[in-house]
Amino acid sequence: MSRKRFDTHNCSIAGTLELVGDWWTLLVVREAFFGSRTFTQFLQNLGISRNILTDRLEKLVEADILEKHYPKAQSQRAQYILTHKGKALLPVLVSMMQWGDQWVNEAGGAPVKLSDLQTGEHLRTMQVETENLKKLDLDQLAITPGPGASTSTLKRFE
Amino acid sequence: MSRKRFDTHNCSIAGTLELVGDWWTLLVVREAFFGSRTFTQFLQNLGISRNILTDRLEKLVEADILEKHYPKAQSQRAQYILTHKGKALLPVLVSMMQWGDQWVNEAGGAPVKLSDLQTGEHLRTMQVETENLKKLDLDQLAITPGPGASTSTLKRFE
DNA sequence: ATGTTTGGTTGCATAACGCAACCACATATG
DNA sequence: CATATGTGGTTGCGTTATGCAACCAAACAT
Repeated sequence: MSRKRFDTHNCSIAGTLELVGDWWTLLVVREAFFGSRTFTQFLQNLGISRNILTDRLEKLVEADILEKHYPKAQSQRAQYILTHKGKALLPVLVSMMQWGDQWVNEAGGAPVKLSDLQTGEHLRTMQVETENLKKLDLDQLAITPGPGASTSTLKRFE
Repeated sequence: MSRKRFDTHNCSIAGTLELVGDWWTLLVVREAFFGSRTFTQFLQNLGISRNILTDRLEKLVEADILEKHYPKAQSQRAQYILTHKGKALLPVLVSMMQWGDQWVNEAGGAPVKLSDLQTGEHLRTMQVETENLKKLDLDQLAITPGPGASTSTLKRFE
């Protein structure tokens, strides 16, 4: 049996995972954020198998998260560059990094630190909040159907 | 060959993915956020296979993201409840949901809407920013080794 | 007492992954 | 020019993960 698809779930989390939820995929995106561009750079920085990397790069290009560029016209040496859609994954990766810093790597401290390139200020911890900056925990959240809700989603959350 | 482990990467994103990066795992956590507690609730709301759900619930309990409770002492009918560590995944799921709303479900609109239970205010879009609320894009970010950096991480980012 | 729900386990078929070997093309070196 | 090295893959093979259906014991409902 083939792997089950997530894009039928009427849920944006499932839709996101359908694109980047594969094993290795988000780490390839992380590498792109860290500056990798060529096949060999991804290969060495990740320790991934070549065929898997080929597959993931292809799928990320197809998903419009990476773009395949050929810097020299006559050469087939490609570079993989983040698209606008790909760069928009930054909050996902940073919130994962902050969760990992706090709950996985608590002992040794954060392996990587992010800060403002200009001022050196460190990052604010990402949190769920209203536009008035009121922080919301899970039990303060109302979960209701949105404009794109299916009938089953409606039935569940109304 | 067995699946390659991510927890050797000296990266908190990889460490996070080692715990929740499996196929289905983050959707199980989403269901816990949406209120599912029993095996059958997860089963019906996700459309997941029973053996896979058994495996994921076990691993999430082992990772201290879910806790297995037995409401009635003499019964073995369990409930799976989010721990503090599990609830801390909220920013990860919300940033994924917002990315999916914007880039995957753009046409139909968001399937699910989150808001402040008390005031009804809707959520702020999650973004990477300094403590002064200055929004940072990828090219404004300095990526440097943290206190837990390995020698290879040091070499890469110094 | 009987049937139904719950929370699983087991077996089997298919898909995904990891590793090594191979290959064509491009570039560097002598 | 000849040879070596680097790049960006593809292919084959063995192992692991996933999906589905069937089965099952304990708990609960009638």
